[in-house]
Amino acid sequence: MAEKRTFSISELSQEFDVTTRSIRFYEDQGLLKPARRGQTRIFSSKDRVRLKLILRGKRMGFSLSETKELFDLWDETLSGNEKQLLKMLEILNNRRAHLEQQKNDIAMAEMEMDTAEARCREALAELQKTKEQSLATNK
Amino acid sequence: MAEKRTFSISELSQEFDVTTRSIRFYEDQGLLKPARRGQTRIFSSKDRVRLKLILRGKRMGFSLSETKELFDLWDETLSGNEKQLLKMLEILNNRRAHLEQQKNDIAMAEMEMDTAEARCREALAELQKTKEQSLATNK
DNA sequence: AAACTACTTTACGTTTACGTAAACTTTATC
DNA sequence: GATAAAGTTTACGTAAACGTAAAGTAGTTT
Repeated sequence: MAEKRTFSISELSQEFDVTTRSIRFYEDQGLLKPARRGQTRIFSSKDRVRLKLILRGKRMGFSLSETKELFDLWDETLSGNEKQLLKMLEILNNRRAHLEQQKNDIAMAEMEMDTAEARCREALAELQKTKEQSLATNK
Repeated sequence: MAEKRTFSISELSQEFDVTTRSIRFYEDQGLLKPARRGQTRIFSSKDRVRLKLILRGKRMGFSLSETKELFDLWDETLSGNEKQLLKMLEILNNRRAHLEQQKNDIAMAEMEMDTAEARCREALAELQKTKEQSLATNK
């Protein structure tokens, strides 16, 4: 059931719009562990998923080492002793708190953008009015 | 109507939990423009708001220069000629797209965390069962 | 076989966002 | 008026996340 497709470095590079340099760097930092055929890297679907997670993490403000921590922890968790599992649940809760904060930030930002946009439109409307007036006057 | 309170650097530092070093750095980069009494910085409510925006921006993955761009643009917009206003509206739209992306990312992350948590709890339940069994057997 | 293409390693360079230390001034307190 | 507390400038240091150049390899096309 686990997809068996593999990917070259440039395929992934294009699909996700990151440089090959970055991908190699992620491997260097232990976030990806592609197989090898000789020298060349062979990426599995799992690697692909992880890359996707890395990039999303970045967009969400997580550092590479934070993401790595999560990966490592998840791998350990799979070999599940109780302590690991509990620690994982704790980390998950921390992340949820982080997400709540972000949602809050987004909501605030949206409100501010609404009022900013409203002010812009008001100002534009004002400009229109004065334009029409000066046209009427200069007739 | 505009609040007239002022703030010292350490007040802001404590309120928002940033170092004074960071605040001075933000000024250096042109994001804050506190008044001076002699040498010492005097921050207005406007500065305070901007600091808040800077920090929120950071949490949302904006760089300082991106935030500065927005500040500068907003200042120009206030002196409103039509071009500036339109450009501002455009930038606001870009930001909205960015926010949509982030909301998407958050939603995905939440789903994945849900399934991750579920798996943890299942694993824990399994461990409990085997514990009880071994207790019953060793009776 | 020559050339092209995709991939590799090694390694130094760069930008952002501060940390940290040193040496100085100003203001408040005893 | 000494001394501590808070503020200042100047300047070098640092970690993260790559960019970029150099030089080599492996397979493929012409």
